[in-house]
Amino acid sequence: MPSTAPAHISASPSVEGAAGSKTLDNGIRILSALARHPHGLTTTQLAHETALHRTGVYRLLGTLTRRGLVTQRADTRYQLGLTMIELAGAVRPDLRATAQVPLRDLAEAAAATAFLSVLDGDEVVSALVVEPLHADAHVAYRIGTRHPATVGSAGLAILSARAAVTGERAEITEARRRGYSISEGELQRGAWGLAAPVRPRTGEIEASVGVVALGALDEPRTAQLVVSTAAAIGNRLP
Amino acid sequence: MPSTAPAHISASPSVEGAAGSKTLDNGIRILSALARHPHGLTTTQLAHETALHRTGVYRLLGTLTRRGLVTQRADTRYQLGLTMIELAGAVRPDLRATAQVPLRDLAEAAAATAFLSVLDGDEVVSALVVEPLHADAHVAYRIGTRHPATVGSAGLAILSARAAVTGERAEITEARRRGYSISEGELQRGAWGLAAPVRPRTGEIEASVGVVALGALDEPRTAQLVVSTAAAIGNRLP
DNA sequence: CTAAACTGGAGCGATAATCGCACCTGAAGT
DNA sequence: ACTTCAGGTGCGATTATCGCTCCAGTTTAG
Repeated sequence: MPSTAPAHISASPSVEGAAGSKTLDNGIRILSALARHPHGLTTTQLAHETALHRTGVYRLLGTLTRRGLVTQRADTRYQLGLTMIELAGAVRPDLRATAQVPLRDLAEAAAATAFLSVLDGDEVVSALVVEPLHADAHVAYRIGTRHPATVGSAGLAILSARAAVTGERAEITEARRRGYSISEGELQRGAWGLAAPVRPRTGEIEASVGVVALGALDEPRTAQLVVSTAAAIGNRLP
Repeated sequence: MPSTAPAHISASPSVEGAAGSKTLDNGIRILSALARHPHGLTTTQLAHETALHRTGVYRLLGTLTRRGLVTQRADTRYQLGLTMIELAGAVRPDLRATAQVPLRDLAEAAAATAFLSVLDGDEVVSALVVEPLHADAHVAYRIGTRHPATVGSAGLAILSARAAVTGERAEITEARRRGYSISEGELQRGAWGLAAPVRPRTGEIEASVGVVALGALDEPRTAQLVVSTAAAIGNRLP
């Protein structure tokens, strides 16, 4: 393992680590910037946001637009295009298809917003969110939300099941015993969450299902619903 | 308007039109290839699929992986990553958030799969799909599905409302009178669909809502449900 | 049990693509 | 009328990319 210094480090004092392909990385930075501003951005605004030059942004936007990843509105703003949804539809279709129906049943039974979250590095991303019918007050938990795995019931449920955490919070060992995790106000003020790990028959644990509500729910009852939903999903996975 | 010939046309006999940035385009081609193969692909397979060289694919994958758009499984296969869902979550969040609840109500009332589709060029993409609870047989209509606007009720509803079609099918003018479109077996054998255009208070019509079922539903009743759902969504849009 | 095939990965030079600048046009806003 | 800000193009210098080669582990095949 000759830990040779990378030969391709350019003279640019990049803030982040060096990425393999600069042009592709610039394109992705544009996409990220647009994701942070759903209302849309102009080329000049994007240039500021990404620290690229306006003309470079313009040309990259051309490619992105031709591929449908970006669309130009009637005015002079660009925003993410529908092809993004198309591509995202191919992310773990098996897991999402399997969880769809059980998740909606869970949302109804618990009368709360139900979610499926997946571990991605040291963060979790909500891959599926289902709100119950006739929800009085709904928790704003958008699909695609990303946050640290150590914050919120969704991430804690996965971490505790993996038991691969070095500095274990009391909550984590406790959760491993119970089979579910609870969080209160960690992600959102006043939000109460309860989640359980999804255990596929083969392979590692990487997902969890749970519910969020604006106040604490009946813990034993909710836990039973969430845990059985997680088991139902896990048993249908490879 | 000096229609000068583009100076940057490379000597490559590209099948499709020239794209602005070659490297970025190659990266997007990798994403598209991965979307077509949700099970994942190896670098060599990707090289074949995208007509790029293996080492180039390898380096682009490095960038994509670092950004989370691609993840590498335990084995040697790559697949689309969760950041894709994160980005897709920022695509027209207003429209999707507005339609979420009415759409689920529609699915329940009609006892059929309900969808929200958006026009993208001359194609439509399903942006939201909701299946009813206790569905006996569900229509496999995945989110992110893309198909020609002239095929299926979703696209026809938008086209007829726009009335910008040159070669108008009888179905289209008919639909404009009725306020909704019907299709039978156009997208899927045995699938019956009914959709109505979503008219925002300002701006162009670009979306439609509807239902799909495996057999024909009660047309008057379903049409009333779909049309009123479309109106409810449109009225809540800017 | 060996050989072939394939994967991740690094080095390197030629080439081609990108970058940054200057410049132009048109639409708004003042 | 003047300024501002948008999209858009041309061009040359630079540099990032490409394609090749080579290497070391792992599977897979024979």
